[in-house]
Amino acid sequence: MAHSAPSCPGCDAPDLAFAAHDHGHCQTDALSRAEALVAARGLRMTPVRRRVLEILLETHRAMGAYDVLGRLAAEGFGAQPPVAYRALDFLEEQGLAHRIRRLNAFTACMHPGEAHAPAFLICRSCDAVAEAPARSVRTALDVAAGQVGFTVEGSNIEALGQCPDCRGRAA
Amino acid sequence: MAHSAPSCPGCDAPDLAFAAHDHGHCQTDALSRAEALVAARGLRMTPVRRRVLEILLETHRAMGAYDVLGRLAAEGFGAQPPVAYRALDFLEEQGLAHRIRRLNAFTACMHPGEAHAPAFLICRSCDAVAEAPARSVRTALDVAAGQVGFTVEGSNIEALGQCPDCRGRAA
DNA sequence: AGCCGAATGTTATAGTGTAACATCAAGGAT
DNA sequence: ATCCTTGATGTTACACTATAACATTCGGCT
Repeated sequence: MAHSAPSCPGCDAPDLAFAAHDHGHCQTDALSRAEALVAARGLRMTPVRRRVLEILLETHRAMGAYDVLGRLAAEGFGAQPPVAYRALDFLEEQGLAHRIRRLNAFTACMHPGEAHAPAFLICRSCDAVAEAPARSVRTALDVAAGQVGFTVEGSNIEALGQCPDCRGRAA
Repeated sequence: MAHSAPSCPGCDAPDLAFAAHDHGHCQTDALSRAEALVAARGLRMTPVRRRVLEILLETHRAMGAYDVLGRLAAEGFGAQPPVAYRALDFLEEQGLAHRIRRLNAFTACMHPGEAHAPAFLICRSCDAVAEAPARSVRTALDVAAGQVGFTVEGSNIEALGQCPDCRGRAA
């Protein structure tokens, strides 16, 4: 299934927002940055990997591994779970995709290459997932952890709530 | 299987730490507070629910639903997944347990009743999970979300890293 | 006693994720 | 050019996590 409306929270603002925007730009920009980044690391952006990233870039929603797999299978790639998981794991390791644990799903990174520990804003009404700049959040987490002697190596910061569009429309 | 060592990061400090402490106090304190809280809300702390909370309180590790279920089954409670999931869901709704999404597991809340949006510190070496005070983290998240017009209703904040004990022992 | 709503228990199945091994393609060494 | 190593892809098979739907039981109430 192709995506109907991109349903795509921002790429425009300093760091996006839940707002209409040029989604084609999101895609081509993220994809080209991803290509460059992978090449610079001496790794390979293979067809499956590229296609998975493209699929994730189609929408600002998060996609389950099995949704991605369905798309791959329909296009002649392997049809077994490891095919999707391996590509997704690769993209995540390279910082080109993020895993949204609350949804058991994945989303394309909107800022590949930039060092960032993002927070994800998940709208409970429209399911859009926005990647918010969260340096301050990560810093606060590092501090809180440091106070009990804990060293943070990685973090998952996710918020469930309502995006501006949905709050406007509903109540 | 009973727990061998409690392996129990703090309850002592302002808000715990990865450190030796009187774990019996953790348990009895949290349990009695939980009982009071449930009663005050006109709900019922049934045998299964109480037992699940006790099991979670045995250790500062997070337990999978099926681990909990195994314990319940061995003690004569129901042996099917919903038995564990329902009790765990109840405890989570009441703020008596937390779900650690990164681990697909659950842990007892160390501060029942207190309004809190905790952050969880997961040690990759010893698997201990500490509930850190994270008001500042949550505040930063609210602010970051607010800047893009998003209203946060709930959050999952988890950090993977190394606890002081393990960092000391290993490297 | 009889009723009602909540909690427990069951069967069955859906959804998510990996281990292990076979095959295949790309690049370097001889 | 061929071998050979390495990494990527594909497969089967399975493990783990979670929920839907329905039957039964329990507690409190009239």
